[in-house]
Amino acid sequence: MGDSGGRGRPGRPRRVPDTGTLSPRDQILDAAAALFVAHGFAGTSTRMIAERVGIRQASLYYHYAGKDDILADLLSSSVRPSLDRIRALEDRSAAGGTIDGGALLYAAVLIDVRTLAATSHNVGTLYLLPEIQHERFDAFRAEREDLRVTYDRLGRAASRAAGGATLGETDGLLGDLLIQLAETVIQLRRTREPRPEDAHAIAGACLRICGAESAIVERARRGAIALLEDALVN
Amino acid sequence: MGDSGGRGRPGRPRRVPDTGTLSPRDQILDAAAALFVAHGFAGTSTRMIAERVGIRQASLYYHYAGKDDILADLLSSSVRPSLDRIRALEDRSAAGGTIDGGALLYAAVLIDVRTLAATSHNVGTLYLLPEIQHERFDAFRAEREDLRVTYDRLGRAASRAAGGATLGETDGLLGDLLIQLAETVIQLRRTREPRPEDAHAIAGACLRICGAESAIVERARRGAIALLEDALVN
DNA sequence: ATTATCTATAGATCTATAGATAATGC
DNA sequence: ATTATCTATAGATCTATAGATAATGC
Repeated sequence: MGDSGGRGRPGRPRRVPDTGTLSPRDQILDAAAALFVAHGFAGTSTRMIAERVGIRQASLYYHYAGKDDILADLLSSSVRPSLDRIRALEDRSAAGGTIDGGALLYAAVLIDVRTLAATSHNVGTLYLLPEIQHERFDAFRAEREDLRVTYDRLGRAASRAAGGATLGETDGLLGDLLIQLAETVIQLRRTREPRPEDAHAIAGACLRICGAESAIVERARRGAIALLEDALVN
Repeated sequence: MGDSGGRGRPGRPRRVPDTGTLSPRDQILDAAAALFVAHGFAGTSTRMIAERVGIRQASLYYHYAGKDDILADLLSSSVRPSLDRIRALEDRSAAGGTIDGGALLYAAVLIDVRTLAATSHNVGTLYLLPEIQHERFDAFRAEREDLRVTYDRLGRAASRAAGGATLGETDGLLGDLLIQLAETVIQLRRTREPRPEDAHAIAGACLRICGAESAIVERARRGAIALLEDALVN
């Protein structure tokens, strides 16, 4: 997916020639991401997006039927990658015999935090836009709910591994707390560049709210690193 | 502040008579809060606000110079109350001899979570609007930064009380994590009504990421309840 | 006279569509 | 001929101001 319309295809040339290497669609996505993050969805006009891309406002409609299709496209490529990688990790470790539940959660958080830390324009902030509450985007919200449920499951397993229920376990609250902690990195990016140790600090915090003490957190950390290296190889 | 223009004052009557008890300004704030939360700032028009209040769009400008003054007003009455109560608690317990650092943090989180849980229309979501990043609202962001610094200080104290540094303590990250955890209640309110035990679960999670183990969390819980009851009396 | 509303509207957007045009590819 | 852009614009907003008006208070 992505760069399918190559450079140099037919079509009337732009007034300001296209230098970059991205497909027009990807140029639009990138411009829109930066603007939606800075000004919100409703606060970003199609003209602003077009100007940033270097085309005329009306030309957007050749690529997208409307502004919300652009947002939908951005959202659909945001949660999915983390979720897939975490699920793959879960499956693999289930297949390869029992694994430390703490290590699995720790690894999942590392994946999620690093993904969020690496997105261009801090695209994770889009999760916070009020517009995504509306029906038009419930496909996205369903994916996010998937992630929450996954976190809840991993958190319970880690909690068991750490030895005992620690939260009142009022329904899915643990999932909410874990996803919320992982997303601290989104807020962090608003004030400074995240560092590698931030991901570990956050993952450690996640283990702790599952009731793990220092020694268990440290074991989970080592286990997670091994898991992730293993994932790279296979 | 608030209801200063009473009912029954002069002025041309509204087309649809004003039944409620709130001042016009408070009616506007309430309507705007609900709409900003649902549709965002840019996604809410002055006409929508006026319609909800039951006045004409232009009549808003008798009370507010512009749309962003309404948002500024809403924001200024949102962080301040929590922050003041937490600071007061801190001062009082500093004056009244040494107190369990964990209990203080636990109490602060309870205050913050309960305040957020009680706001009408889940006004805490306004913190998430992209517009507040802009200069116009840096008074608000400064208050929020105050809260973060306060959490960081309380968190470090709790961490010391719990016996030892647990996070890498990469600068102010602990403050970010704690404020983020407290604000889980904002997300929670999007799906269900918060329950009293949610505040305790969140406060407990905050203690845990400061390195507290179950016994210390439990002690902090009891201490916090005593502190808050004490605050009611004095 | 004072106040809080109203009506009316100017001027600036903004989204989306229609239709023209400047390239390449065959 | 096909494609990706362009120009032009309709129609629907939206914010904010000007000035009128319907109450109460003195």
